[in-house]
Amino acid sequence: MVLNKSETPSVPAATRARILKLAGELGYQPNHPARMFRSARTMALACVIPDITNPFYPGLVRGLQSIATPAGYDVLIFDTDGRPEGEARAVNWLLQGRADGVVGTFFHLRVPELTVLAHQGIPLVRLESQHKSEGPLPIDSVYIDNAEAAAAMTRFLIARGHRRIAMILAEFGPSKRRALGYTTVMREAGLAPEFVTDRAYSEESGARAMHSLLARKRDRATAVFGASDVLALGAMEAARSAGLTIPDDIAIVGFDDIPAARLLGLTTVRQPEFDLGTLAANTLVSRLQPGGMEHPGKSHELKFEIIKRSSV
Amino acid sequence: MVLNKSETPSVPAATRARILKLAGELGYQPNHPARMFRSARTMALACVIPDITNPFYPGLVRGLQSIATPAGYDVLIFDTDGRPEGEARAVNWLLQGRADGVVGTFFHLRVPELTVLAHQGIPLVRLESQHKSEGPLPIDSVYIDNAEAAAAMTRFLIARGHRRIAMILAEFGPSKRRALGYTTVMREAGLAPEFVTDRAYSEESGARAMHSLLARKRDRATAVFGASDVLALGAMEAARSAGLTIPDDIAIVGFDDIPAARLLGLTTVRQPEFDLGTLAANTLVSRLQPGGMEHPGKSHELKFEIIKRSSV
DNA sequence: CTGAAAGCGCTTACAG
DNA sequence: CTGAAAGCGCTTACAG
Repeated sequence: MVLNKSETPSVPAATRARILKLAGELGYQPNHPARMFRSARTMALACVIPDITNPFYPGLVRGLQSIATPAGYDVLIFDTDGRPEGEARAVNWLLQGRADGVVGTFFHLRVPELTVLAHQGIPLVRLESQHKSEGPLPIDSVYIDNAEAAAAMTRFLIARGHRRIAMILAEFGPSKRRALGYTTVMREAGLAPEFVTDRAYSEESGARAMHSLLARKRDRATAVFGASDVLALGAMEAARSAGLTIPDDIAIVGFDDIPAARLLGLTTVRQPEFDLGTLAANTLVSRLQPGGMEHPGKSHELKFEIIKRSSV
Repeated sequence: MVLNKSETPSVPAATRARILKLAGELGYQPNHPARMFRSARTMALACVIPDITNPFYPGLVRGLQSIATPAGYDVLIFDTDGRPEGEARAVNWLLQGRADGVVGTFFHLRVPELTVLAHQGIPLVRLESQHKSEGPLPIDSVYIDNAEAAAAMTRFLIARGHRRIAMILAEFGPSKRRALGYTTVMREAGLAPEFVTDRAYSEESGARAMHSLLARKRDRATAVFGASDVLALGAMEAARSAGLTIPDDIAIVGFDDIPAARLLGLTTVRQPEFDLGTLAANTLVSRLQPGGMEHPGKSHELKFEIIKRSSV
């Protein structure tokens, strides 16, 4: 009791001091696994993401840590590679009691597959691309309005005089909502949306998509919207190696505002990844307080920002 | 026994099948914390690094995971911010039994402070910048020869005709060995080394150091060697915003080969961070096998590579 | 070949 | 105010 609590009303100060002194002399360290076991708390939060080498995620992890560490929680990283098997493995792993709560990006699993976590008493905060319906289960979400952000970016390109604007997408994840915002604005402006979809959120996918856009000699796009910065940077490289100058021959924009975007002058949508991390961690920490699992799931929105740089 | 082992000589196949069938029907999941507690194994490896948002580290983490996950180990991330207090907190945390083994970058703590881990039976693999003496304790290291790599890069700049070459350093960590290689080659060539040291491995530090280099109007350096890519990229930005063209007005090189280096055409030293991660994880996994703590500490060298791009 | 028992190091409810 | 006891869910050595 003395070792675990900063105040112990039933233990007199003298006894308390004697215990602390002895513990110090003996170099006593409480055994963490035993505490975890006995208290049925791992004191770990899991961060389930597609790939830590995608520069969007390290900032999110720092945001998580900044709240988790002072609250006594460790942070575990689980990479899914954005694949259904990886996501299923993550859920299984969580069901073994590896973490007390999860922050996760799930491209494939839907609420039905994720409710098992709630049933096991493991709160989940999803990183989402839109507002999610708020159910009775302890499944929360944090998001920026991806459709509205993509719409704002598309409006910006149109305002700059672009008419032939193409979009590069990946198969899964937030591409869908981002494409929706783009399509809506293009239609409203009487313009024809044009998509190239490749497999992943990787530079190779972005470069490959750009190549196929550049192959169309007639009515070639004057601006290209990458559904993520990594896609946009791949597209930039492909455009440059095809001898094009950015933004004179072709404008390129992205989504995320990863650190490299600033260095390369990429116009993009800023997602506040650190703040998404702190918000997600705070949500989990309060869920893990007594009674915290009872209130219904909430969907928290954060604001995006259009960052204008030299690529347009 | 049946659930934990793929072969159970003393249990007949029929009994084995009956057990597995029932476990499946009941949806039995072994309680991970209880196993950890009873077996005194956390089945977690800690990765103690300055900062996960430094793009060098996510690749290392993936290397770790690629070995740790199939071997049944989780990976915990602990950020020290490269500060002495952060490193001390990491050691304390490890002494509570949070992980079975550690891969770590320690800028400040030396062997005396780290032996406590070995005494508690926690093997450590250090990410180092040079060969380390091999003692009896289970403390291993992995490294590329930082001094030789910096020497090779300096020779390359001299071969390209540069004579006034300055180096940008950070206060702690691998800057020292990198500076040593640079200094040795400069002296051998009869050239005067010139250093600017700033606080951290950050773009701000790199930009600040570049500003102070550019302030010297007489005999200004024609080439700048950043002790890390992040420093070099900060220097590139500062040079560009001062109106200089790279490489015509000033050449810039770095160290690490982070993903952004390729995108920005930065000539740099490639460190095989994924391979450093797999090597470190394999070393830990074999240390954690029965008897693995007995053999003496080893220092493993991996090869660097000079990557020539447009910044020179 | 299979069942019953002990014990890992804590936390917490209880007895005195 | 403080000591002794129970029990968390496993693993492992032992009995039968």
